[in-house]
Amino acid sequence: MSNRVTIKSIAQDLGISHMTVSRALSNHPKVREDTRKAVLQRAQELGYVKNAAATAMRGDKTPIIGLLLPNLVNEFYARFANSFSMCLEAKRLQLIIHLTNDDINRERQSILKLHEIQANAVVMVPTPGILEDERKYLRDLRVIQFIRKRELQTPSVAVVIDDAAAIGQAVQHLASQGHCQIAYIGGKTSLSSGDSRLSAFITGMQGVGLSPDTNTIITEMPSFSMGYQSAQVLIDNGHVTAMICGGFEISNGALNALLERGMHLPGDISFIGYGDPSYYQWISGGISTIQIPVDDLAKKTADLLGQAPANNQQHTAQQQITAALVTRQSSGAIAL
Amino acid sequence: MSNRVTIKSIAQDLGISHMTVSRALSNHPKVREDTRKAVLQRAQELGYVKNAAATAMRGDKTPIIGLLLPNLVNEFYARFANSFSMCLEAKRLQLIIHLTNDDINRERQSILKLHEIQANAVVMVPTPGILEDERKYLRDLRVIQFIRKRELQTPSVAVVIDDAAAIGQAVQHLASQGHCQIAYIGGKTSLSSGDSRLSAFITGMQGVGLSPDTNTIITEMPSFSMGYQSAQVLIDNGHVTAMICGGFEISNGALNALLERGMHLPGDISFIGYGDPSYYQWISGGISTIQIPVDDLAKKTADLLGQAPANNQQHTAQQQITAALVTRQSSGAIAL
DNA sequence: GTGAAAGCGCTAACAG
DNA sequence: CTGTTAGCGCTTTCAC
Repeated sequence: MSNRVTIKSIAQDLGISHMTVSRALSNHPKVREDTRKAVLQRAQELGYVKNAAATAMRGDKTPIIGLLLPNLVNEFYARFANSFSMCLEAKRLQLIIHLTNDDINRERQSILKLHEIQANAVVMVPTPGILEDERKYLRDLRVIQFIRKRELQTPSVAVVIDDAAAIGQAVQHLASQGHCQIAYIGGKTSLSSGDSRLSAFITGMQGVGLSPDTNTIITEMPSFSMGYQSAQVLIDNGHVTAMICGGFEISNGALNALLERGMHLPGDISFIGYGDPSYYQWISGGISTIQIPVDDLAKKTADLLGQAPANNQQHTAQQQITAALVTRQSSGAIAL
Repeated sequence: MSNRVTIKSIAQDLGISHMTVSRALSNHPKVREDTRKAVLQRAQELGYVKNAAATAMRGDKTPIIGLLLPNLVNEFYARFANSFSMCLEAKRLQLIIHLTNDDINRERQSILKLHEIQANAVVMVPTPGILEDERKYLRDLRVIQFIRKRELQTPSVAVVIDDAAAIGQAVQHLASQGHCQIAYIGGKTSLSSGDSRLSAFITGMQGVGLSPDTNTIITEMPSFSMGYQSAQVLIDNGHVTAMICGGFEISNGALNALLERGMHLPGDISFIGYGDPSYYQWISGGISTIQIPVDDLAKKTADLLGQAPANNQQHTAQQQITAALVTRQSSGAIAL
């Protein structure tokens, strides 16, 4: 269309070969200084920008990193994207975000798209489910999983949260205040994260001499509305005095249900959430929660991008980020 | 590197010309049915994905839309990105997000990057400031501004918020409860948004017979910390009974300052924020605020992408989104 | 219906 | 130090 400035047009303009221009622009040593200067100046004047497509076509890596998230509405994901984007910028990489809504078909579509533009790598929260033809789509695409981890046929790295200790502490903390009816809402156990968090909860309960009650443990596809509904069910069934959430969306959903009913925390029920959105400190005098250091997570993830995927690494190598329990008002003792 | 599947490799595999493969894959009419079927199946089997770089190099538009936001930490921007991403997906476009942190140099860098990859268009919250060589960087790039509007030398469309009425109502609402010391914190007036919101505030004050007090009006580069500090200054100076914020970040910052001091809203001071993060309803019995329909904003913005940039349009055409005042507890009457 | 050639912008490899 | 050639994957144009 409009006459883009290319190395050829600059070359013609200067009456030299386009190769010389190319070399000058890419700091090749074998260019006479004045030639280089002339080229650089003319390029500057004309507003030359290198065509990434041409570079990509030669097989070079694209400066694009794909990020697949369930959504950006949850503050945890938004903060991750924010931090991650900053890390990438330092590495001169560009971030493409696709929202999966935890739907595997959308995940598939997104990966296909990223493939088309030859994304350098994809960082993803894997959606629940299995893709038959996944291997085909993931080929030639570096994959970093985070939060959750799915078995892939492609070698991949995972950055996961080590929250077992924090969840155990949450149970202990509640038990020490006299709670013995502690409910748990978490992701379905077919998710790696759902599985490990539930285990941590159960282990924690047993550790303080409480027997986990299957009636007050709910694990389903994690989402805001799942948390919302589960919390209502638990309350309606009565006799639950405390509640621990094992998921970002779940936590917000459950909290919403409680607040919407005008419940007082911890007056009516003790609550420990998951993730630490900025506003948890301002609600109900402070919401206790399991806090994930999102900036660390982003940084560690970004650092993995720098490394070449070692062939001798585990089929699925893991990085851990440690979560911590933050206690505020919402997890106090219940009124009798 | 690894053997990507291309039309040529498929062609060779099938013993036909790559042109036939190309035609078959792009639904060209002049291909024998069985040929097409064979090609389609083989492509399917091998996991062929079209190379976007090759397409782009031929001058076709890239399916990439750039989005330049100050950050993703503010829930408003995160929600916009979320909605916008969903709209784009429906149009089979991909979203690249760059965070500017309201720094014009980062904006410049981002646009350059988007240029390199031949982004189809860029949607941006323009940062404060002016770029001398902006024209050069924006050439060949469709621009949609939103929230704020900068005069560009390139024709561009803007989607802005019509919040004058809502701000006027906010003043009225406070005045009707007996407030006469109403402070205002907003963006600097060199920003189009800062300018228009301040005007609306002043007009509103005059409308209810109050004279705006320059000591209780603060306009600066908008940010969380600016809102945070400004609120503290206003409180320390005393005699302010109500506060209106004119910006997303400012609102959160100011609110944080108030809550951190343990102030009661509206007991100690009446407060009306800007934007409506999900949690405003849960804090202090509900934070009154000026609400912007973010989904509408995203949708309207995405719709603009479909339209070819009409040449006969205004140099900077405008779309308006109307804001509304939402009153909750925080804007009640002050205790005397 | 199908194929061969050319060219988008760039750089590696080989001439000078 | 500089220039020429070739080819990345694709589609448009022109043959057959």
